[in-house]
Amino acid sequence: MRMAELSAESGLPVATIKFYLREGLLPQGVRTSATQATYGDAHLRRLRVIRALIDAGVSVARARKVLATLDEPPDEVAALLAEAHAAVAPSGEEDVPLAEIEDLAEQLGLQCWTHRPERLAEVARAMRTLREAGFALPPEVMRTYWTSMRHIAAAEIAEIPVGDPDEAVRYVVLGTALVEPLLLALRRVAEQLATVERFPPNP
Amino acid sequence: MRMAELSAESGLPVATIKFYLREGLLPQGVRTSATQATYGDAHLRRLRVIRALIDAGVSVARARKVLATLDEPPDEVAALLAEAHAAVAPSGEEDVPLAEIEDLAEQLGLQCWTHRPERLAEVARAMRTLREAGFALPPEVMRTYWTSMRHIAAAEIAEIPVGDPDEAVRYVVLGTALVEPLLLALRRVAEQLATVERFPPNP
DNA sequence: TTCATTGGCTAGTAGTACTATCTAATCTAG
DNA sequence: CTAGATTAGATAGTACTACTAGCCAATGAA
Repeated sequence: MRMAELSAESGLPVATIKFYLREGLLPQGVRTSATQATYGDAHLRRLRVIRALIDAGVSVARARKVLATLDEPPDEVAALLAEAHAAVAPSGEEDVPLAEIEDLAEQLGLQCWTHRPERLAEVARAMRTLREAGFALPPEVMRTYWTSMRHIAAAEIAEIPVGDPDEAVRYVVLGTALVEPLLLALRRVAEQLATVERFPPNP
Repeated sequence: MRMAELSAESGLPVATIKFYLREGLLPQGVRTSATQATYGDAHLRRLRVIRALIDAGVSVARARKVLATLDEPPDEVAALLAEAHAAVAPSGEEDVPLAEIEDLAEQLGLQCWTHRPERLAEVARAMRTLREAGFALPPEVMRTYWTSMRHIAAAEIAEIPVGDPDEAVRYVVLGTALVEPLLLALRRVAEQLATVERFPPNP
């Protein structure tokens, strides 16, 4: 496939594809001469992944990290997940006091949180933001959040395909980045449903 | 409170506060003369909410809508929630074919989805993005997403305070916008936990 | 041979969230 | 009552992001 074709197939302007090439999101094609290269199906698939990431709100810089993880995955699943998380998660600038993290770990019933506190720190930051806005999160709701997320995580991790490592990497990395908008959208639908149940509309 | 004080108390530069004033995120202070105005605690609290929204990833334009909902809430809870959702949700440009939405509604077991299809369309878009990236979401996982989100929504809606309308508005509007990062962060912690359970690290 | 295509380069654009400066009016302290 | 500080309001500038557009020389296909 040549550039014009790749552009037509993917629906993206040539200039944009060149941009992704420059930014290292899309690997170079196979050079056939000084001013010519060909691209394969892998490039087309990659472009679709790039668009999916960017449409999902991932920045170009983070998308590059996600794709790097996809290309050179660590062999331990936990490390793979951690890399995917680090690539997608917002990296908070100010750090969270240890005491706050310890409190949180206790609240969630975690013992061995010490080996990777970044994700927990992110939870703490989100809760601080809530507090600073003057929003009191009912403890009951917080408990539901946590148990629901444990359910979700259990289901997700249980479905990691074990046969094909490539498939597993894809599942973990894309599942991390692309499922977030889906979950939030489902929450909104569920909230509207629960609302009309609790507060039936006037006739 | 004068501008300098408001700036000191909130920790925000004067220029930034003036920007929020211009953008209509922060209401004007009480004018005492042609070049002087005073601000109250309400302004300080509002600034905290603005920062929380913006830190949570809400754009200035969307924050303005959220705050407008906070200031002039509709009296029906369902309408309030819908406005809050519309303010924070990504508004997809391309629309989703009706057939796709109908399929989805059936899959989720919804009957009366017709009166407000926007949120459902958002779910459909998220799923399409997933599909286009070549990510096959296991049906079992999708089911878990949905049941978990219904649990979450039930807990959230059940805790809407009924006594004080102001508190209810605050709870719904801020809960919509500010809880999202918390949920995603909790999911990441839960995923790491589930992973070390299913794939114990090598010794 | 002739003309369209392309890689590689550089520069420009639109949008977002501030940030800085200026002016003239006012307020405050001495 | 005056000198210096403060401030509203306006305008312009900045840094960053995600493209977008143009050019040029080398190539490839007719």
